This record gives sequence, C-alpha cells and structure tokens, in this order.
Amino acid sequence: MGKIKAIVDAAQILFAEKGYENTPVSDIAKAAGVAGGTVIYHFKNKENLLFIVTWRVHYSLFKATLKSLTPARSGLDAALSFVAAFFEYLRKRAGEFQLILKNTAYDTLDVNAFPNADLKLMHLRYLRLLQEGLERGIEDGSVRACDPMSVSHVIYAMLIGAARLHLSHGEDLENLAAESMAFVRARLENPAPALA
Amino acid sequence: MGKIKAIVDAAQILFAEKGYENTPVSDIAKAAGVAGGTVIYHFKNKENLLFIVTWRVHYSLFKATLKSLTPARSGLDAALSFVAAFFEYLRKRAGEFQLILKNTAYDTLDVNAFPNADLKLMHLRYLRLLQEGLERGIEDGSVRACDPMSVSHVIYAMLIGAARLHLSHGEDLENLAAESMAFVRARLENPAPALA
Amino acid sequence: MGKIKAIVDAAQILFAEKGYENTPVSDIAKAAGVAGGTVIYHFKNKENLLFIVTWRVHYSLFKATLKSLTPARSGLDAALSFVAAFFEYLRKRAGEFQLILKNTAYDTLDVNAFPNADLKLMHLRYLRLLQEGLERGIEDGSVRACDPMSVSHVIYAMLIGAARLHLSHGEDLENLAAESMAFVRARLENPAPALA
Amino acid sequence: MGKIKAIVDAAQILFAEKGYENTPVSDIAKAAGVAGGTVIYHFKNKENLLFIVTWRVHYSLFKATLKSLTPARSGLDAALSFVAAFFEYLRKRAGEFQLILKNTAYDTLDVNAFPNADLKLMHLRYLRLLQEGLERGIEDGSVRACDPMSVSHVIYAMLIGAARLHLSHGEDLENLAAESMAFVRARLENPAPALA
DNA sequence: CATGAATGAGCCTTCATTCAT
DNA sequence: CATGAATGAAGGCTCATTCAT
Repeated sequence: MGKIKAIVDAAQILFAEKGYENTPVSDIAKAAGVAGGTVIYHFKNKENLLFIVTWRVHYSLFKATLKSLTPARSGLDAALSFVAAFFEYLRKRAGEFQLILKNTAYDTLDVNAFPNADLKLMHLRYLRLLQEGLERGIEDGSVRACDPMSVSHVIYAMLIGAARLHLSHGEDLENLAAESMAFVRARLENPAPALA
Repeated sequence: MGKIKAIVDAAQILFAEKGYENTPVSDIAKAAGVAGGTVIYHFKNKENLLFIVTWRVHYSLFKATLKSLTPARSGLDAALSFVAAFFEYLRKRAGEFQLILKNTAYDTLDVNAFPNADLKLMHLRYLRLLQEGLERGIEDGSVRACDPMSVSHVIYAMLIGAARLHLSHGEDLENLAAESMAFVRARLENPAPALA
Repeated sequence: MGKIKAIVDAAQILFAEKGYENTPVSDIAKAAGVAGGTVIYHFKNKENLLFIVTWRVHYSLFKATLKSLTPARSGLDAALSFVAAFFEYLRKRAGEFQLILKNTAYDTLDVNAFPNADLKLMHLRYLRLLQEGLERGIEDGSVRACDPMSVSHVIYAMLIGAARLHLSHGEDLENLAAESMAFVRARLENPAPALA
Repeated sequence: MGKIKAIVDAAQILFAEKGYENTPVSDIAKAAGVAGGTVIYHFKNKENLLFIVTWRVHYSLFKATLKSLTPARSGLDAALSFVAAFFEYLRKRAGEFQLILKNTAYDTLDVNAFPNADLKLMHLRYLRLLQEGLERGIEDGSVRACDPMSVSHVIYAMLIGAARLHLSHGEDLENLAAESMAFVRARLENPAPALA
C-alpha cells in the first residue's frame, strides 16, 4: 500500500512550502489522501515525520552528488563537481531543498539521540565526499595544501548560504553558481602544481 | 517607560532560542515582566514583534560592521575587515544572530510590503558596505577584476552559511573564520597589483 | 451519534436565553456534555451554529403553522388560523422564538450569501402560507380586496411585534393574541360578501 | 465641554450600526475624539452608556410624536397621527431607531432596578399618547368601543414589527406605512358614529 | 478633568493525539 | 490496517476596566 509513501511525499512538500510548524497533520493527511488519524498511526507523531522527510532529502542530495562525482579525473575536479552537483540539485529540486533551510530539525531535536544521529551521519557522509576529493587533490597536486576538513566546511557553508540567498532572497541562481565556483577554484587551485 | 524595550529584548532572546512559532506571546510577557495583554497592546500582533526584532538585529550587525570598517586602508582591507567584523559579531552576539537564521521573516512575510521593505533595505545597506569595499579595491588595485555584486553575494552566503554551521551544527567558529578569510583573500587578492 | 443534536439543542437554548454574543462556545459545549473543541469540530465556527439553529426555528414555525392551516374552510379562515398558529407556537415554544427576536442573524450576516439565502427562503415560504390564504380569501369573497403582499407583511409585523412585547416587555400573551385577531379580522373581513 | 455629548452621540451611532456587543468602548472613544479611559471615566461602565443612549432615543421618539399629535381634531385622528408620526420618525431617523431593535436593553437589564425603570417609564409615557387618543376617540365617538390598553399594545407591536421588517428585511417603508394605517383605521373606525 | 498605558480574564479557534470501531 | 469523531491543552487576540499622572 502506497499510503506511507503518500504521506511522506505530502509532508515533504508541505514542510518545504510552509514549514514544519505551519503544517497541520490534517493537511498532510488531506494531501496524501488518507484519514487524519492515519498519519499519526503510522508515524507515531509529527516530529518523526519531520525527521524522516529531512533524512530523505539529505539522502537524496547525497545520492545525486555521488552520481555526479564518479568520473572526476583529479581531486580538484572532484571538488568542483561536488559544487556543481549542489547547484544542479538546487536547480532541479529547489522545493526539496527548501526543507533543509526552513526547518530546524537540527536545532530542536537532540542530535545525539537516536534517530537524529542518523541525520548527522548522513550529513557527514555527504561532506565526506567533498573531503575525499580535497584529500585526493592534495595528493595528486591539483589542490594546494590545506586542511580538508575546514575547507569542506566553508565550501558547504557557501553552498547552503547561496541556497538561502536564492530561495529566500530571490538572488539569481546562475550568478551564485558561477561565482561560488570561482571562489572554490581560487581557493583550491594549486598555483604551483606538482611536477610531472 | 522601559516596558517596550523589555518586551522587545525578551522577544529577541526567546525567538532566537526557540524560534518564532515556538514562542508564545505569554512567554514573552512573562520574560519581560509585563501582563499578557501588554505585548499585543504595544505591538498589535505577534508578527510585528518579529519584524521589529529582526530589523533591530540587522541594524545592529550593520552598525557593528560599519564601525569596524572605518579605518580600512585599501579596498581589500575593507572587504577583509567586513568578513572579520561578521565573525566578531558572531563571537560576541551569537544569540542575536541565531534569530536571523532560525526565523523566516523573509519567507513568510511579503518582503515588498511596508514595513518589511525596510528589512530588505537594511540588508541592502549592509551588503553595500562590502560592495563599496570591493569597488574601491578594484579601483586601487588591491582587488582583482570581478563583479562586486556577485562576489558580495557569495561572500555573504559564505558568512551566513558559516554562522549556521557554527550555531546549528556546532562547528568551531575560529576554524570557520580563518578558513573563510582564506577563501575571500584567495578570490580577491590581485596577483598582479597595480604598479606603484 | 447524538452529539451533534445535543450541541444544536444546547446552542438553541443558550442563544435564546442570553443571546449569541453572550454565549461562549465553551458554555454550549458544557451544556451539551461535550469537550470544548467538539463544537468547532462539527460546526467549523460559532456563526454556523447560529445559522443552523436559526434556520431550525424558522423551519419549526413553518411546519407548525402548515399543520394548523390544513383544514381551513375559507381564505379568511386560513389567514386567521395563520395568526392563531403563531400565538399557539409562541405559547408552547416561547424559548425557541426568543432566538429569532434576540439574534440578529438577518442583520449581521449577508442574507444573500449562501447558506443565509436559505434562511430568507424559509421565511418567504412561511409568509407564502399567509399570502395564499389571503389570495384564496379574495377569490372566495371571504376577504375584502387588498394587496396580499403588503397585508401579509403588516400581519407578520404585528405578530413579531407582539412576540417582542410578550417576551421582552412581559405583556400578557392572551390579550395580545385576541386583539391581534381582532385587528386582522377587522382589516380582512369582507363587509359585502359575494352573493350566494 | 462637549465631550460627554460627543461620547453619547458616537455611542448611539455605533450601537445602532453594529450593536452593543460588537462596539468596543475604544471605538466609541475614537469616534468621539476622546481618550479611551474618558468614556468609562464619565459613564462608569459601558452598560450605562447603553441605557442613556436607549433612553435618549425613546425620549426623542416621544417628543417627535407629541409634536405631531397636538392639533388632532378627533380621537381617531390622534391615533392615526400617532401611527403616522412613527413612520415619519422612522423615515427621518432610521439609524436611531435601529438601536431599539438591535439592542436588548430591555432583556439583559433588570427593568425594575433603577435606572432602567426610567426606560420603562419613558416607554409607558409614549404609549400613553396613543391610549389617550383612543380614549378620546371612544368618548367622541370616532373610535369604536374597545380596550384602549390592548389596542395600543397591538398597534405598537405592529409599528415596531414594521420597523424591523423595514430595517432588517429591507421591506419598502411606504407600503408598510400605508398598510399599517389601513389596519389601524379598519380596527378603530366607528361604523356607527354617535348621532349628533 | 482627562489621559492612555497597563491589565488580565475570557473568547474563538487550532491542532496533535487518542481510541473505539 | 485504517478511520474519523472526539478531545483538551494551548495559542493569539480582544476589550472593559483601572489607575498613576
């Protein structure tokens, strides 16, 4: 029965559009075509639903990025395509991303409690993709020496900040994408690449 | 009478800590030491209070940044001290900043409607500080050729994203500050400065 | 489940006794033996309840009158028994009638909007009963020539005014009934009936 | 200082337009051009204001009717001009009259308590005008034998009912006036006037 | 006299959650 | 599994009234 999926899908859309607090469970039920009690029946409470939906979006971003990364030649390429993948995702699934920005799952929930730890884990796996690229780049000489952890954090900050500027302030996505790329390249590109 | 100020202060703290929707007006009243009706009496409704509080924080960030910028020698210096000012503010007034991140004044309110337009205006004045630095830097040769608008947007994205990483994910602020500085410097610094 | 009926019954009594604005929804719930939220759950809002209750009383008066009218011999008889039925109703269901007098459904609601149009319709059907009697009376010679529409309006005005005098001012109902009858008879009775 | 008058005037208009319960004291103050506290300061509470305003309208109707009655030749003339005066008042001061219909001063207040007894008194003096006409008419032979008290009550019922039909249901005032007159004349006119 | 800031009780409504069916 | 009637706590807001100035 597709009811569970219908509920999660509906919740994702509504949470993204109006935010968690402004989305009554009854609206989710209506949008999913099920009875009011059914949502709670399956998910025990509304917060669980937020967690699941949030996790799904994180996972989806992770998967999409993973796919784009595969054929990266150098470490620098990997890092740059990580950035590109982010904007590609934003371009195609703005709605889904809105969810991450608008909701405070990270804040209100105890991140150390199960199952929220899963959420953090997913996020770490996602960042890991970037860090691996950076590490590879440092090794293969395409990226200048730096601390991959810190750099990955700031790149991620830039991306999520750009998403906010686009989704909330209406800034042009393509400008943000191009300029972000320029920032990353300027910071990473090794001016003195390793000799062959 | 300090009652209005007490309400705004209380609202700022509570909105920042728990978010707008999770802060009952009655809690604000209690924290401000006034009766329940007093909050609405002065601000007509809860949303107004959010607007005022948000504006105040934006203004405060603007003012703090303006102060730090004054003695900048070159345009590059100005831009870098803009970034430094941001982290300085975050360091000292993390709570206040939380408000901007956690609340969706920009999303739920019609930004073009008065008085929300004021909010946008304040934000633009703030960004203008950075843009002026960039323009000056391009002119005085300390900053390489670029589009000040786009660059300022991405820098702002990076800053606000870093704030999120720090405040919500608990990332170390000093690492983020240092690395952000490195990004900005890498992107801006003119490799071929104008001759003397 | 009799809960809906219990709510409507309770609302009818309370609206009639204390008026719409002076009857908290919570009182209705209490009187109906249900939880506070149940009233709104079923009727969406308080005003709906007023409409439904008002309609029910109008309908009940219509039905009661219709029943009394059936065996009328002449048109004059029909008109007179219309009047008698009104006072009979007032005698037996004073409380219910109070509702019509004390509440301003007609004033505050847009009578032309659905479903308030239903209310007007019900009222017109009720008045129609009187008009038909008058028309029949003019035809069969028991009623003198007159405009049935205007006459029905004034008779209705007299009746509702009498109800007000009785219910609000405490005037004796039987005096009002007898004298009203005398007025109607004096105005309608044909002094020169048709020849046999 | 005209402040008290301004308040009473404003209250009259607002009570008539929106009803007592739906008129905040603050609106009255605003309309009267005084501060919020001033209304209560002068009238102690809102209910007093309703009483005063209601009394004023009753008095005004009484005065207007008294004026129209003066030159009545016969008792029947007096009664008929009483009715005419009512419609004349309704024609010219519909707003003021609305107040009597829409508000429940008579119901919610204890009519026997001072000062509400004054209201009843005013009403009785008004009705007395009609009763005197009827008594005179019976004496001078222009009105057929009847109980002046009962007849006056039903005439008053008819008038106030007609006002309701006009003000709330939108029925045409002139039709109501003409037909009401016909009813009164039919009931009162002596078919066999006293011989000279 | 008059003000208007301040109060706090009370109102209508929302909504996550429960539970009998 | 699923439903939806029912709940009741909580929320935002209104408003008559008070009172220091």
